[in-house]
Amino acid sequence: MDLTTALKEYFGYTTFKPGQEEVLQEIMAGNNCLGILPTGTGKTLCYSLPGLLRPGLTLIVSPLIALMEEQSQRLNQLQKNSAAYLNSSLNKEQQDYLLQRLGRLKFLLLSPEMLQSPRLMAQLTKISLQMAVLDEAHCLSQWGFDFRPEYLQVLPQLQRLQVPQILALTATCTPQVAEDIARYLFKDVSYELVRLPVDRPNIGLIVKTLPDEDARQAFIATTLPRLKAPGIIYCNTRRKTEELTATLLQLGLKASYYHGGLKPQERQVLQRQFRMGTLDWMVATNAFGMGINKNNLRAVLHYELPQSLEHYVQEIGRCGRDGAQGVAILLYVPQDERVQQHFARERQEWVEHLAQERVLPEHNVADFWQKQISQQPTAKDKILTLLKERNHLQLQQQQAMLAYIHEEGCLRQKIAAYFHDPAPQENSQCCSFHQLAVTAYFNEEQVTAPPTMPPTTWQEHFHQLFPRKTFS
DNA sequence: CGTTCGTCCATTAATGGACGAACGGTGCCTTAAT
Repeated sequence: MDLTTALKEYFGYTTFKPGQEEVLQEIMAGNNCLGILPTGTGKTLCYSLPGLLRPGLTLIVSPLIALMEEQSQRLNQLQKNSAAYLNSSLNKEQQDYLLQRLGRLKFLLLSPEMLQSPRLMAQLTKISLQMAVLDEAHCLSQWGFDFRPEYLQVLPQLQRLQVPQILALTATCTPQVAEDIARYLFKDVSYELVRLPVDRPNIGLIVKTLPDEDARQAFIATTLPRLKAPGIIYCNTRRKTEELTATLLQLGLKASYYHGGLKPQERQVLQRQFRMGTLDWMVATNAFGMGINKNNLRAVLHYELPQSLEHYVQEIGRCGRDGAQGVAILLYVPQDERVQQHFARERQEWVEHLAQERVLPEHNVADFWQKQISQQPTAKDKILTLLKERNHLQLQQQQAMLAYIHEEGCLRQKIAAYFHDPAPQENSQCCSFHQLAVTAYFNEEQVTAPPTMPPTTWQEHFHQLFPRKTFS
């Protein structure tokens, strides 16, 4: 079966979206590949088609266990009983059962951490593997060094398994990050790069610098009730998401907050409420967004300065996946950068501790590097240099984000330049530098009366919205 | 770096302010001992 026939057979489409065919051709030719395709391009297709057409198991390394179940369901819709996931949500019996029948699967989803499991590795060496896929590959660069170091062990494990082919997929990444991914995933082997520009013409870009927090609150109070929903509002701290949600509820909006402090069950409820349209606004830290399956987002707001342009573009990319108009609004108040500076300082501190061989209690990542050094003492200087370089890189990325806010010029052009993309075409809904105003994204019907608020506190309102006692 | 929270001490008793400490994001995985 050739690719076009298979496309019709499994997906019912007759043509590929831009980028898909290029990636597929590289994969079918047996090459390693790094595919950078904007959100909504259908990255799943890039590995599911070859996975089905060729013999052997495809390993899919995925960052979040919350996404695995849905992803495996989608694969199983293409071919019954072809896919499964292995993670800590399965009990020991389920895991054992799965490990025994790996040979009958076409797709196995797992986390980078799970790939370290000796039990799993022992089973995988017994069966035929055709390919490994690193989904959301930017996570390797973003998290690998100071948050989830097992990302850096993905390649060594795949080499031990003698996986013949590796495909990495992500939506946005700068040439620098692409090099980073390649350095840790395609070390000593060749790979092909398939790369589409990150520009999304249907997303208007607006930056608003405000003098202080009061002005920011005022902007939210006057703008948000009229802005087309649904949308996400990103904040830099958990506390802020909760406070801002209270404000939105007082404005009579259907909103909730989402951050890493919530229980998995609560997160699941909120994800569903947002997807179904019960909630219009999700006020979240950067914990929210990866893998959300919602095409009709009309707005992505950044209440505060994001930590990098990479993060920013990734987050606004969730807007307007259906192709209709959407808007990205970034609010900036001087000194917003201090939270990022705090995290940067914290990172520097643990690296310095590591250099002096002092123990940092209960610090996962420092433990990881300490173990690396004790196993291979000659590598100590190299590792320390590497980590210091990372910190430096992160500071540079923060600077680039500040430059985006402060420097004059077309925002769309600035993003394109940062990602080394060709200059985007002229666009009537371009950016705030080109006089694009927030009012262009207001609902048509005038909001006449101020929203009526039932005589309750916001907490009571919240519980009405979520009858289950998930937020006590 | 800035905000918040708790403690302490002052006054003419139940507040208030001064001061220092703590906190601030992202997620896999926990195979032990009662």
